[in-house]
Amino acid sequence: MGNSKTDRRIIRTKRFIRDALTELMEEKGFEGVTVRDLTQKADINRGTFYLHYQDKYDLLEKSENEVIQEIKEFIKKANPNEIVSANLKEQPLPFIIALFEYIQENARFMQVMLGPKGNPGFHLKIKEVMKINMLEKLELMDNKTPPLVPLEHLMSYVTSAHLGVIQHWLEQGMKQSPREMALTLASMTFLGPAYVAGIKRT
Amino acid sequence: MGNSKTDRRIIRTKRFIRDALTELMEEKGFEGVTVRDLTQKADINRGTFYLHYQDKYDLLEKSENEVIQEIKEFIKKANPNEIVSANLKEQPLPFIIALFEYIQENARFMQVMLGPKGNPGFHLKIKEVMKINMLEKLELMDNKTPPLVPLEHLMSYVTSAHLGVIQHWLEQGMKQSPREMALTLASMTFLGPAYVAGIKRT
DNA sequence: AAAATAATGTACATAGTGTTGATTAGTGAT
DNA sequence: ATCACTAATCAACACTATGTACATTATTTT
Repeated sequence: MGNSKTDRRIIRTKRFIRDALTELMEEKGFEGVTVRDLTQKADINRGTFYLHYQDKYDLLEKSENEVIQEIKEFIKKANPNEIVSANLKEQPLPFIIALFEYIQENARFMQVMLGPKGNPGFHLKIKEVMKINMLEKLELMDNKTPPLVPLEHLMSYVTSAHLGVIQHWLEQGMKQSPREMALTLASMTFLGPAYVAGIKRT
Repeated sequence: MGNSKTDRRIIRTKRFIRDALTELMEEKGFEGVTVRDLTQKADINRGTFYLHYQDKYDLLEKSENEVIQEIKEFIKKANPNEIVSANLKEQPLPFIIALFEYIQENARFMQVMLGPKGNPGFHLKIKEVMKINMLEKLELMDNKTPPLVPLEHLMSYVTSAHLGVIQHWLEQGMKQSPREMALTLASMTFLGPAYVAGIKRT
């Protein structure tokens, strides 16, 4: 029996479709993409598409979730307790460097999904992953005092800030190295945006 | 001659269409909304829609730009030099309070446009407005040292952070007052997320 | 080589799009 | 209050995309 996960034809077809999705979204955005477009670009029969996905929304979601899953897993991997109690001063977190490296590898997909033609829901999914990760880390830290603002707002602030910088980095063609970016992020988060901007505390 | 800006029928029709857009986007997201839906909900003839908008994308863009324009104007108004040299310590900026108030008044539209069913391009537009405003302010400040990271990244960081918090606030039903929110934002930006989180600087 | 199944090709009913032309109804200016 | 103007309606059009179905062909697995 042709196992549905090993049959080469299936893997091939799915890869064609997903590649087509990325390309077409760059051109017209998700809304503008039709199943016809996808199958033409992927050079497969239109009916074949429906053998694997319910519709284009289904395709989008499955593609997104795959990335989310990968991010989750490699966050877990790169997150032993060492990092937590490590020096958070002005050293970039290795975990963040790894994140940038992963994004760099999947730049084309990430850029279009996070960009103006992408899906806002994808932002939320990623921020959710970041948030959970941060809360866990915060929990494990020992040298801390009570937060000065509601944690929920703080989480929104930091996750959005980080994702926003990532997005901007992608849009500008990833001119900085993952290490530089991680350092920049760490500076802003630990020293604070105003301080980093050069605004003197009075 | 019925001036196209004063004819009641036009104003009425446009209002119906835009209200329908907000409602329908809450239900199905922009992608799911058809011109048919809009005109049915607005209770007008389908042909009438095309008298005012080229297509649904045109409608979206015009609706967005109207909000952007309003934000721009009232930012300008609330931005005399007083604010700049005012104490930026732990006082909420009056300008930010006003922004939250405006958003509160247009909550339904803002929430759906910024939410997971909204348009990512709208985020960019708003962040662009914020960025220009911030750069102007920064320019006018006197007590400052050179920035420690590229200004572009700093701007992405802060604008994304602020917008992210606004989004979260909307999604949670605006439980805090505009003043509280402005204070929270000011704390995080001027003291820094890590400090505010209670992480002691070593 | 045989069995299983992925992919194709074709056709169908359904629904949305954007446009047109004739008609009705509401509006602003006088 | 009237009248010229034009917004809005209605019906019809060709066109494109959707999702489904079924018989057929091609490829893969065992």
